[in-house]
This record gives sequence, structure tokens and C-alpha cells, in this order.
Amino acid sequence: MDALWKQGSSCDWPAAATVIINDDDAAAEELLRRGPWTVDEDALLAGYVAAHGEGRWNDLARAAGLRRTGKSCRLRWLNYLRPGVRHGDFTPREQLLILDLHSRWGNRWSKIAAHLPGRTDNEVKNYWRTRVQKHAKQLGCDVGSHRFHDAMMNLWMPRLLERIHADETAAAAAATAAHNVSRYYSAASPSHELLSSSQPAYGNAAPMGNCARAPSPDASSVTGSSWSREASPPSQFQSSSCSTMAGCSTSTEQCQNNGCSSATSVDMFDESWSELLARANHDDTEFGLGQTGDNWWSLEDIWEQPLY
DNA sequence: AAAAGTGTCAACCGCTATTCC
DNA sequence: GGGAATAGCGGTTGACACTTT
Repeated sequence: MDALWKQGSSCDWPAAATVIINDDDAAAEELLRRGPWTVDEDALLAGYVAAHGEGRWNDLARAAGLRRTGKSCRLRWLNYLRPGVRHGDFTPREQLLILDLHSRWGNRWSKIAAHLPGRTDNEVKNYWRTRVQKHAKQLGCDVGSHRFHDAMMNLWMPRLLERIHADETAAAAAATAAHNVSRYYSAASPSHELLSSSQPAYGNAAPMGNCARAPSPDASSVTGSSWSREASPPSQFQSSSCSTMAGCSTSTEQCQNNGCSSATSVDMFDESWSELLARANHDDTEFGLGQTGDNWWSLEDIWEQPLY
């Protein structure tokens, strides 16, 4: 198929580009859009899937009136529009799980993503390529090398575990404190409800977001990258920092679903996560915290540079 | 303030596997 | 059984935002 690309000036939708498919049959010529999705396209796709469900994506694209390939529609739906998709920084738990699963399975992104609720293979892949490979580069080695593996096992992962533990300890303390405060106000005055109602309103408005996420993107945000970037907290690991209930804009249940380290029990990673912790507890040689003497990365490297 | 460099991530590409006819 | 269509996967690219000089 010969394809001639041109910028979308002639297109009804802004930006992006269109492709003209040159076919022997002129009647078959059609315009297909590519590039960033618009709000209108998102609405069309989401609305159609909501009404009719997922199906054959090429047919769906046509039926929905989208000038996109089925492949493009599928990708947009899976990576962005599908309910439950999460965006934003990876929590320390997620980072740890990615490191662990990648060490077992390699670049099996979809398989790894399947263990990270709400995360897509694309996001996991991007995380690996941008963050993890960057550290490997700093070490002057390849991500597949023994050196990198050792650094990951002896430095990175133990510190992620430390961080997670610290977060959970803080969360437990905060939850206890909140409980006590609640009891105090409950006893002292019926107006304690104000405490809970003072939570930011956008928590419910963005049910798919993680706890650190800002309000829903406004209509001018098209691809999602803009708002996710804007919403990204400046401090590392902030996405897990809804450990204090006061700082979390979502309910406890949402927090759990979103992987936040709230004080209460259910863990989003279930089996994989417990396996990991079990290994951490029983395999000191791999996860030992005392093996940081060979300092390829300084502590500053580990914690000052973003691991997310 | 502007240019250059860097990081991030959505979207696309090409390939393989699976399903359908 | 075989070919076409579709789904799914991993790799790559390009645009944009941010940082550094």
C-alpha cells in the first residue's frame, strides 16, 4: 500500500495528520487520521465501546465514524480510554514489581503489566526504557549485564523495600492518628463531618486516577500527556504518599485499588507481591540490605534521582 | 531570554499468533 | 487445510515539556 502523509490542515479535526491511501480503485480512497487523538475522537470511541462493547476493531472504527485504523482505536482504548487505566508515576511497589518480574521474564511487557492493575504494557515499557535503562547507562553497563543485575538486587530493590516499609509505617501511624482525632471530634462535636467533607472534590471526579493525580484534564487536553505531566508531583514517590489519609483525595477503597499504601490491608499485588516479600525475607544474599559497600550508585543516586 | 540538550510518553510500525471464512 | 483478516506484542519514533547552558 502506498501511503502519502500530509499534515492535517485539510482535516475537520485539528492537528494530527491524515493519510491518503492510494488505491487502484479510486472509490476506495479514504482518509485516515493518525497522530494524537482529539477529545471528540475519544468521546466517539468511548461512547461506541460503552454502547456496543469491544469487537472487531476495524468494523468498530468504521461504525463509530472514526477515521482511524482499527489498530489505532484498539491501542487508544487499551492504553488510555479503558476504565481502570491508571496514569502517573509508578509507586515504589510497582517499581519493585517491575524490576522483579523483568528479571524473571525479560521484555514481556504485557505479561508484566498484567501484574500491575491498571497499568498498560506501553507504560511499563516506557518506564523501563526511560528510567531503568537510564540508570544502567549511568553505571556504564547494559541492563542485561551481571553488573546491573547485582546493582539492582543489592541496591535498588532493597531501597525500594525500605521505602515501601517506611511509607506503610507512616500510613499506619497516620491512620491511627486520624482515627483518634476522629474519635475526639466525634465525642466533642457533631461537626466532625466537616473533616471528611473537606476532602478535595476531584477525588470522585477522577475515579481512574491514582491518589496523587490532579483533577481531570480539561477539555483542551487531548492526548493525556499534558495533564499527566502537569499533575505529576514534584517530589519522588508522591504517588504513594497518600499514606496520610488527609492527603489522599480518594476513598480508602480507591486508594487500595490504585495501589496506594494506605494503612489497611488488601494489597493490589496479592500473590506476586507476597512472593517477592517472601523472597526478600528468606534470601538475604539477594536482597540483603548490608551489601551496599560496593557503591556503584551512591545513596544520592538512589534517592535523589527519580526512581519513578 | 534564547538555544541546545534531555527526558517522557503517546502513537505508530512491523512482525507473529490467532481466528474466521 | 489454506488464505485473509484481525489481535496482540515488542521495538521505535517524534512531539512536546522541561532543564541546562
